[in-house]
Amino acid sequence: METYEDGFSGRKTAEIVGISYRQLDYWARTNLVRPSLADAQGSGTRRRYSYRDLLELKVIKQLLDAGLKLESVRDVFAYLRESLGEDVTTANLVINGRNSVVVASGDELIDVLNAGQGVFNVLALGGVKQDLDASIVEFRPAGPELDSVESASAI
Amino acid sequence: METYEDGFSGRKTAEIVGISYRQLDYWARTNLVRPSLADAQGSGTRRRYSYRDLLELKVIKQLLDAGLKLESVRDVFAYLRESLGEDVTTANLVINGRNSVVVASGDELIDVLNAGQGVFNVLALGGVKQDLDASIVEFRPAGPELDSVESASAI
DNA sequence: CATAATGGTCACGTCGCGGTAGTTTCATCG
DNA sequence: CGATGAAACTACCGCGACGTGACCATTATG
Repeated sequence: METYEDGFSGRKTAEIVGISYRQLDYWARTNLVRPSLADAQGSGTRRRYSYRDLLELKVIKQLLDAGLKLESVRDVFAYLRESLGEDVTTANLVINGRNSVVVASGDELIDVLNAGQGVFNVLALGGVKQDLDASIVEFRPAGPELDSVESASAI
Repeated sequence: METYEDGFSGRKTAEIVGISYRQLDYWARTNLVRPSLADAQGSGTRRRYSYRDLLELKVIKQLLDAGLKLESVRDVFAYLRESLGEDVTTANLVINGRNSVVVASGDELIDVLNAGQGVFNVLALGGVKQDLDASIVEFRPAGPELDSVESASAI
């Protein structure tokens, strides 16, 4: 019985998140998202990505799909990593132009939008988690393990 | 007395908008924003940008500053050009991931944000116009012509 | 031990510019 | 009215970021 306690392989991760394997590899080598369970130690070794890694990767993919530059995403994640993890279901990610990153929730969002100048990028993290969980189920290899996603998503 | 009825030169435009001349040139060549008063006809000829051109350029700059890819900006402007022009002061520009572009106003914005999935890029157009007008005054060459901005901003 | 997976490396292509030299035009001056 | 210099645009080269594909090296695993 295969749960995801030991994480996800590179290929699998790319498939679930919806990016190319080369992208995942490139991001790992350029230090954007490293597999937190097991990093590569040379040719032939295997990377193992945690559920939280997948969550980050999915956020990144959403931001890229929204048209953000990878460079900006790198900046964002310098700040985001601390804030992410709590309230992933309810929080909104608000990116204000240069380097500022705010995580608001609910109506707070509207105040922020009304107050500030420039462009805001708004991402509902709840949707990201839903997408991710759905993809994990969808790309499950064989027999339906009913608790696999739940156990994996225990951050 | 120099009004801006005959538009702005390339250098001046770049200065006012706050971008490099190379960027402006590149954007003109690659068909993102062409000077609508007079396009270049060969080496030595002059481009003349209208006030509306500056407005578009300023919007582009804001989007780039927010971390958007130039490629996405191109997609946006394919749709935006029709909608831009009315209600520049009150409208909000909402960019939803791939190719969808919506111009909402006021509280409509909140509904849109609550409804949809993914990332939204929100830009208040009023702020852009204010910035632009201020920059035009700031970079005025010599004597203060009080009505120059007003006459120019008559779209 | 055999072999399928996986990471490493290199070459290649595109995008978005920056730098610089060349060319044309415009304004001005003699 | 022709020369002259500044201003503006074009052409061309190059660079870094972001991948992609192919192929090789190595390892996990049955």
